[in-house]
Amino acid sequence: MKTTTELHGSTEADECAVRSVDAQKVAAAQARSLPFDDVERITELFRLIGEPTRVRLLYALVEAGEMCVCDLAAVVDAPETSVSHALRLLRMAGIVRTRRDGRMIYYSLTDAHVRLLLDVTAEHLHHTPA
Amino acid sequence: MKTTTELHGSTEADECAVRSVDAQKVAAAQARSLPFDDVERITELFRLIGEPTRVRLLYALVEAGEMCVCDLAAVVDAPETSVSHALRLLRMAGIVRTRRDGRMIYYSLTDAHVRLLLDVTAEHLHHTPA
DNA sequence: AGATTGTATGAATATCTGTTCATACGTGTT
DNA sequence: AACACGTATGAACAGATATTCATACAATCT
Repeated sequence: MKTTTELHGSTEADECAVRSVDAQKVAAAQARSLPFDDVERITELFRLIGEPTRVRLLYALVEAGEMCVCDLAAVVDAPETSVSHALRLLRMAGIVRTRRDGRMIYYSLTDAHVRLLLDVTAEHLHHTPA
Repeated sequence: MKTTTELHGSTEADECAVRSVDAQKVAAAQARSLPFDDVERITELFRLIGEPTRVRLLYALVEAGEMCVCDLAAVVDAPETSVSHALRLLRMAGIVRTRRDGRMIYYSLTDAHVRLLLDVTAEHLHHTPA
């Protein structure tokens, strides 16, 4: 988090005022910039997907549908505790949901948007060399 | 930086052998699981987008086209040094590219996939309550 | 009831990451 | 040539984060 602390050397009037080369473009981009809350939610979503274990969990759910924690752990070859922690983050972000059946808890994708995101990304990979 | 996704297997002979509830589903998911390199590239991409300054930079480039560092810094209201560092990561990942004109360096999106990703995400936000 | 199974959760730790400061680079200007 | 300008880069620090261990919970079984 960025705590705005204006404690720099000089208190002069706008000495570090934003000098823009193309003021028009800057104004246009600022006008269309994302609302604060949207930035937070978007970064939260991408940040969660941007980790190996979690993205593999999501892919597993995309491919095989709902699964319990221990099976997911088997698929991604990670300790169940680690998988449980990862799933908790995804659940709290609304990306996956749970269904309880006896002592098993089945995880599944909340909606199809994550799948679309992953597909778009796969497309991206195909068109850009490493 | 963790460049290689370590698998969590022990060197010992499967002492914590994976017990699966639905072996069929596990096998199916494993068979369709992403290649190792794909996981790395996908997580790298999402991880880079999953940060406030960078996602705002990308949105600015989507909305206003190519811009120099100082203008981008003005748009996202961040120090130019910080923006330069952020752009360097995006550039090294192939998400943005640079064009030099005199002492100015103009950044722009490499392809349209990032824009598509962001659009899909915006759609996702509209359909899921906070 | 106690034991076992599947999963969740809290804390500790080591690693990672973004920001900042200082400095260096390349380009144009005087 | 020196200088100014826009930007890049390296190092250091503070905050965040994934993993691990230990423990706790909830549901089934004996």
